[in-house]
Amino acid sequence: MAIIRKTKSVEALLTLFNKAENAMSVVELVKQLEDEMNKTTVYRILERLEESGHLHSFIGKDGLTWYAKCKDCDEAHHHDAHPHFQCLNCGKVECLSVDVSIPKIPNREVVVSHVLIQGKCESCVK
Amino acid sequence: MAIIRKTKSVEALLTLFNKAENAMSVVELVKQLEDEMNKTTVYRILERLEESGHLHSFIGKDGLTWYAKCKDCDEAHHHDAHPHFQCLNCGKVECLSVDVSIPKIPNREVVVSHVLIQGKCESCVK
DNA sequence: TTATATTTGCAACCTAGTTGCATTAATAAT
DNA sequence: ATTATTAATGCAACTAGGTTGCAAATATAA
Repeated sequence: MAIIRKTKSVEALLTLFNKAENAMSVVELVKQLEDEMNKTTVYRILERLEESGHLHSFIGKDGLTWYAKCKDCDEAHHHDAHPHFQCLNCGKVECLSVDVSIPKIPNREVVVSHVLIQGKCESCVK
Repeated sequence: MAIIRKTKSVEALLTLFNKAENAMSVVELVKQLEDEMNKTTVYRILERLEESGHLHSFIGKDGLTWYAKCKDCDEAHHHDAHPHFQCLNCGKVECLSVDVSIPKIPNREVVVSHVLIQGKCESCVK
């Protein structure tokens, strides 16, 4: 099920992601949008936006799901091999436009790889 | 809180991990040990075994917590920079003894990095 | 063997995420 | 425009992984 209809709720989500510099956790999104839409709706729209290539998701170290806007991706090709950086101090999560090279693994077929780096972000390292 | 006392439950967990070739999810462990011990106990022992350096944990793509035996780690040094491989076909999760080099990221301090690779494992790729 | 401190079991709880279904709203057809 | 069709939403109830407080049990030290 891809994104088909442009509803107020969809627009609201997209606006948020256009403004946002960093990735956002679903928990955060649900809280931030609780006056505008139902929690279930948030989950469902995020799902659709991911399938249509507008967003990509990943699981943080805390086990929560995070979403970020796809920068170098379109409907056809999804380059989500970039690592995600989670600040241990302020909690911020960002997409890094660095390439992590995953080594070829003998006798195995690699489909996707997820790299999550934790540490101190630019603001917190000072 | 590190591991202090060698109880039956602790032995049971350690035995499982010594036999196991692959990583095990907590869900799996709880189910497998439900006749021997309480779910809470499983969680608490795993916690202690991780703090004491016997096991390391990571979050799978499904959001579940997985544990595996530390091979090249001791109490003092924890080398968990190795990637984890999750088979999309059979679900098996294994530790790979390959080194993934995380690039230096400008103005950021890297503390830990988690690499999760998904694809087809040796048995399923055939 | 007794004292002390850690472990365990249990039940209740927390919360992220899901599901079914009736209602509403967006697009397509007339 | 109006109606028909189909997707999107809200709501409430639910699932499941993980946590917590506390009393009872068990391992180690004395």
